[in-house]
Amino acid sequence: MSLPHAILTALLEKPSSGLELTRRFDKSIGYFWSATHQQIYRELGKLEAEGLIRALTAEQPARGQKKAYEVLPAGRAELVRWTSTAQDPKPMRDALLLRLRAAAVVGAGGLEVDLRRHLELHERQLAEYREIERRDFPPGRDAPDDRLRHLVLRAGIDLETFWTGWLGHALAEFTQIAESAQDTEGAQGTKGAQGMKGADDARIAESTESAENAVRGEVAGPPDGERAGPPEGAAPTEPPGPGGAEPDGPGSEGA
Amino acid sequence: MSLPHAILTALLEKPSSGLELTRRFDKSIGYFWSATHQQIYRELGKLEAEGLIRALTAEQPARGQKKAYEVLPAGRAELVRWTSTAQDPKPMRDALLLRLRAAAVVGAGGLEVDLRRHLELHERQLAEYREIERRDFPPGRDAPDDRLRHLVLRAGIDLETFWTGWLGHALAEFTQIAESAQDTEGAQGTKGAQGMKGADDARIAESTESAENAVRGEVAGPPDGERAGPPEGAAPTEPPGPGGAEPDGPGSEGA
DNA sequence: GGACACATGTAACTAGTTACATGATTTG
DNA sequence: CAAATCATGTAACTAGTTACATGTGTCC
Repeated sequence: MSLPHAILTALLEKPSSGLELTRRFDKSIGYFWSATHQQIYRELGKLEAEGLIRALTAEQPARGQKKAYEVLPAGRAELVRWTSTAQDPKPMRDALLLRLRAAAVVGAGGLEVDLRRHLELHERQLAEYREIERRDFPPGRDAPDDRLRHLVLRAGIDLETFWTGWLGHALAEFTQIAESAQDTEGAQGTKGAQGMKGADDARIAESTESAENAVRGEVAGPPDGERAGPPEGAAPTEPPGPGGAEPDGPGSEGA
Repeated sequence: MSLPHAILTALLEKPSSGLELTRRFDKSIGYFWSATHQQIYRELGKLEAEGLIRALTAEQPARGQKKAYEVLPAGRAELVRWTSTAQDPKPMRDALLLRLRAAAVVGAGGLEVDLRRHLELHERQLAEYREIERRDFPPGRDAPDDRLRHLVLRAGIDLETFWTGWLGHALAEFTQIAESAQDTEGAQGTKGAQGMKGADDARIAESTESAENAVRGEVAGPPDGERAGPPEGAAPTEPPGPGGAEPDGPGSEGA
């Protein structure tokens, strides 16, 4: 339940229409709380109905007409209440890390390219943040609200710094893996988590292949469309090894 | 569309029942892709219907009966496809940063306590990750899949390091702000949201307050500029100061 | 008067959350 | 055999996404 409060904050900073808000959610506030224009219009409606904000423009509810909102005292009170209410951090969901983990199981083919792309995106974002800091927070600006806003910007900068650093490290690792795969080419399947014995050559083939850095996207079957029934005789991937001493943690599997 | 792939990955690492998966999503995979048991059961049903996984247990579809699943070749293929498909990073949503930004507008009352709580949570998580690293990734483990899993763990560690560092910094900043507020106390008794004198004055009172709390003590800074909230007598309908000199970025507002 | 940017909105969908229902197995 | 716990599931809801509809003002 944060979107309404994001909007209240934005409107307190500057009364705006839906589209103006949308634009501001593309930068600024949107850097840590994104929202589409549909979400915003819907929420503006609710907030108005609840009496937390009100439309400024007298009365011209025509469709293509601009309609600005401002925050009412009740809205401000609600924002104060929300801000000082304890909230648990939401459990994180990061698809890139998930993909990396999947890659540890099925092979890393093709992932490297996207890793590089992400690195570039984060580098660009970081540069943008730094530029904003240079421009908007010169030394000396230290009124409490400036400090708080600067703190938020610092979080953005530090986060992007983390990502660029980590992605750089990851790419270096990928290169090393590819190299060592070259060294031991054809010798082994390089699979660790559980003892895999024969049973599924496709998997070994894939793992080996990806270790060799072969990039390909069309190994896969139909992504959507109708999947005809389960391949009847198809042997499932191998059963877990009896000595399944699995590691634990975000990078591995708990026992 | 990552949940099914998270489940496929988990099942490849080890065939499991719904509840087992749920438990593993509380740690391990759940550290970067969380899911509730309801999500998991629903998704298992879909995946089975699509022929990507299948139930291991012959046939006992009774209600309280355990039911393990394994991944079929089609499921593995789909995971490979997904892993090597480019995906844009999802725009972030962090409620804590949003609250901080709101605090810059309505006052920071009560936020500090929760900041401290979050710091503790992140410290605990960081310690857990480090322990996992010590236990599961001793030097020498460098098969490709170990390296990839370690990489994911490193991301977790670095992320938590970022948070603890940033939260520490934020709390220090809060202390400073509080101190400088002490200095100027007596000049004005209003504090936080209670400063509301009436609907129309509430906003001004608060903005003014925070501007008057400007720090000028220990940190060698020039006297703060006269950037305050809306100037005298502004009604809530009035946009902020004429200069429109609002900063921009995640920590501030674009003009 | 057509193209286009501006501005607001509807509808349908997907993903995630919360609350609760129900049967099976263990254990005191 | 009652209670606790294991295990699977249903239902209703909230939040976020995607696609498209419709009107207004401007500029050429």
